[in-house]
Amino acid sequence: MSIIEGEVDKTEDEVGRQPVTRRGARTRQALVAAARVVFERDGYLNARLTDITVEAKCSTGTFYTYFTGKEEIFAAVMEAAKNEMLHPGTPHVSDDEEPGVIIEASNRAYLESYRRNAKLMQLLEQVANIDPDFRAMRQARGRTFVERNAKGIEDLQRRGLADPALDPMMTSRALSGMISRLAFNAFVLHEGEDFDELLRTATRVWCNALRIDYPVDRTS
Amino acid sequence: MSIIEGEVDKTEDEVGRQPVTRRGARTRQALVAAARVVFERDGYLNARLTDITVEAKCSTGTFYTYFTGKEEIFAAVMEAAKNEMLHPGTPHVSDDEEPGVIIEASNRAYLESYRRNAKLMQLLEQVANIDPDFRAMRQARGRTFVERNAKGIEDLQRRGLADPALDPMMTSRALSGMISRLAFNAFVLHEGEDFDELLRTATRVWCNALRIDYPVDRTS
Amino acid sequence: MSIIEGEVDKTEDEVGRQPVTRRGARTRQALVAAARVVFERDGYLNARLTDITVEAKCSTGTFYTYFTGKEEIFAAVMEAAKNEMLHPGTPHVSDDEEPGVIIEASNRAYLESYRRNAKLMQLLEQVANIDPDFRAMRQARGRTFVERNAKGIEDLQRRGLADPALDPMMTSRALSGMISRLAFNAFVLHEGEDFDELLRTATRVWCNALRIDYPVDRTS
Amino acid sequence: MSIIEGEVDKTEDEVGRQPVTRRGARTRQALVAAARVVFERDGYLNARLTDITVEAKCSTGTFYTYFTGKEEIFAAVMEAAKNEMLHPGTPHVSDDEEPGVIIEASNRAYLESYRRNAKLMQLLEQVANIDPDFRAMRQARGRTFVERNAKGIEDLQRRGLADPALDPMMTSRALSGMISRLAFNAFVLHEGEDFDELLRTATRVWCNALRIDYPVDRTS
DNA sequence: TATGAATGAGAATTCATTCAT
DNA sequence: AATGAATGAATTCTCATTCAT
Repeated sequence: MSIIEGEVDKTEDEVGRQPVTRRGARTRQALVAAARVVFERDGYLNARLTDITVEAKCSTGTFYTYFTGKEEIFAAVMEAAKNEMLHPGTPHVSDDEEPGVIIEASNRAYLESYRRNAKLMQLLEQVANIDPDFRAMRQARGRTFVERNAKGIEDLQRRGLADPALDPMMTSRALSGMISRLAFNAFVLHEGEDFDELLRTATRVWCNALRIDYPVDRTS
Repeated sequence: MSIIEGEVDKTEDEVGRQPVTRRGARTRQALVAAARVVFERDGYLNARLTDITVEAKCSTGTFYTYFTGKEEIFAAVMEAAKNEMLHPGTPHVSDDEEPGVIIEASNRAYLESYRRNAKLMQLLEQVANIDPDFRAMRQARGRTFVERNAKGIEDLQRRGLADPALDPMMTSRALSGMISRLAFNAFVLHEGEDFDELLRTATRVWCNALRIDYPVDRTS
Repeated sequence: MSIIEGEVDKTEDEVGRQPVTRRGARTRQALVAAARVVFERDGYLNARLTDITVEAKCSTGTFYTYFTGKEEIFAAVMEAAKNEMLHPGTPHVSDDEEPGVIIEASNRAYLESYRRNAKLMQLLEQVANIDPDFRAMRQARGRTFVERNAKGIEDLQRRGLADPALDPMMTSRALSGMISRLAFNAFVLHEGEDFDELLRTATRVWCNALRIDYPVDRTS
Repeated sequence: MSIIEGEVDKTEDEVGRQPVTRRGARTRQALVAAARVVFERDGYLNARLTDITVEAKCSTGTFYTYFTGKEEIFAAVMEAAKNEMLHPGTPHVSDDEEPGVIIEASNRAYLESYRRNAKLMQLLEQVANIDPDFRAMRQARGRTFVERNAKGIEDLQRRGLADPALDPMMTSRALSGMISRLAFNAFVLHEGEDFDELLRTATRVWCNALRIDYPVDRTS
């Protein structure tokens, strides 16, 4: 049972109006790509719709053929990025493996994914703190993540491998929050960016917290 | 040696222009108080300067007598709130106490302070994700907090009470981040708000992580 | 070789954003025309952008589609007026003509042009004394004019028709300045407005100054 | 009879409210001095009343004890500067001197005075192109100057020393304008700043224009 | 579909002037 | 006389959104 990570959201809500013609599809895609560039460059708030259309090499009017506004195209950007963000090369670790090994693999996958998409994560953070809809979206993602990890913890407890005194959900909130915060600090704020050290500490803290035996000498 | 919390910043940078007369001082204070109300009610972005002056019962012009804009008055609000935010009744726990007890006291103090100032913390989060200056400010605060806890961890390691395999700084980043994230989730997002459960889990995870012996039956 | 006047600047620096469609061109032109009306009526400083858009029968926003502000549209007004200001019917006087005749023709052309565009010249004077960019522009125009006349003077000296003791550049500065000042006084300040008297004196002083023989009885 | 220059205005219109006490006199003077500094530094338009009071080290309110606004204090500045501007060391040249000598002396006096007060002259130019009252003032000064020179020219004509075909007033306008324009170009715009060359050419042009015999070899 | 011009509500900001102390 | 806080009218500028072509 994989702890920490996996796909979070399988619904393929196509955001905004879908194009009919092939030409339309190309235009829409250009807009989404342009929006990502602009958002990452200027931030959500500073990004003007015209910046996006300029970057996409189309007119202002065309924008409204596919999207109703900034929020919607931002949602489309996130939607488009979901796949690359959440299939972090999915750790191919056998479930029979030692817990510590699985946890490390999960952490590595998470951190690598975060690092790859740091700009986008920062953006999501920005927008979630501004817009209730995206706050809900982020929370939903987080919840799925937390619940999955809670299940993993519960499982370990059932198998007698983890501290039974811990509340699985709350502990999952704590540890999942810990790893996402570490990632944010490292890859967005550039505070403590040493990847190996990061992974080692994260994994060790996680294992210690659950009272899982984690071989000292093992490093990434 | 107290882990987790304490004053973070003693510098009293007076933000904005300081009034000379008593009357001026009253007006300035009214503005800061009004700004806090408006910011907490409407959020940083939606808050209009006129909302603030209306709330403070003064004219637009007066605003500019003391502040150069929204950013500056926000800084003033944060400055004014600093004291109540960072003296969380400072846990008066003897240093001779067991580590677990100290950690719990620290965590309780932190969480209580966060809960009391949740709206402001949310605001700071919002603004820090938008404005580089406030991002820097938040980071500075965080760093102080992390360093303090890192010292605590190091101390415990030196005394043979904590897992020596952990890097103190990185571990502190992980655990400090964990607690602040838990607080954010609980008091801002209202996810896992049960205070006692929160405190118990946080403290247990913290202790486990450091491999400190923590009495199972002990609860808040 | 024609003294005093001619085209001054052939560069067609398009000022502000150029429209793409015909409709846009019409709007832009309406704005420039309106601006000229408003500037001439109210002066540069009193002219409000809204006055201009009202006069042009378009919205405020439209103004900013084509210009970044008052300065820019003023530059556009000057640019648009350049042609009518600097082709004062270009005196078609044979170069073989007596110097005095050429000078008179040049002076007449200059004064007529100035009179026709007095309001605009006043405006330029106003703005040049306020804004360094326009100061530079006026100076550049003036320099071209002065240099042209300096060449004319040098030519006359070479041909033995003008006082060789005069420094051509400085003399040109003096005489060119004289005529422009006379024009300003006459047509802007309405001091000494008698056109014929103006032309006669200007021409005679110019000729005397260069020690060119100028027939006493000849009048305009 | 001295051509070109002399005092222009003897009226001692005290501008603004006159102080009663000695302390008041000091304050008023400080304000005028400060205003000159600020005007010369920032220009008339950019100068804010508070800049002036700050420079004068007094409060905003005090300003209104002595002046009704920017215009009035500007008038006071000009008034205070009048003396130093118009007694250019008054050329002590005997009236029996050759005309050319007198003219040169007058020109020198004018140019030196202008150079000394260039910043102020620029200011006056600026303001005169903006404010009708100051336009009138500058015109009045100019007129006095022109009339004085016209008398000088007439005198020379009567004595058979100057070209009788010239209209004295118009010629004076031309030549007086010429010298003031040269001075403006040289000392404000820094175009043709060589003082000696300036003086030589101005004087020679002036003499030639009037057909006064002017010794070629004579230089400043 | 695509274009790009037109719109206008809305917010920030300035600074001369007044006035209570 | 001096102070400096308070005032608020006035204007600029932005940009999401609409719409005629």
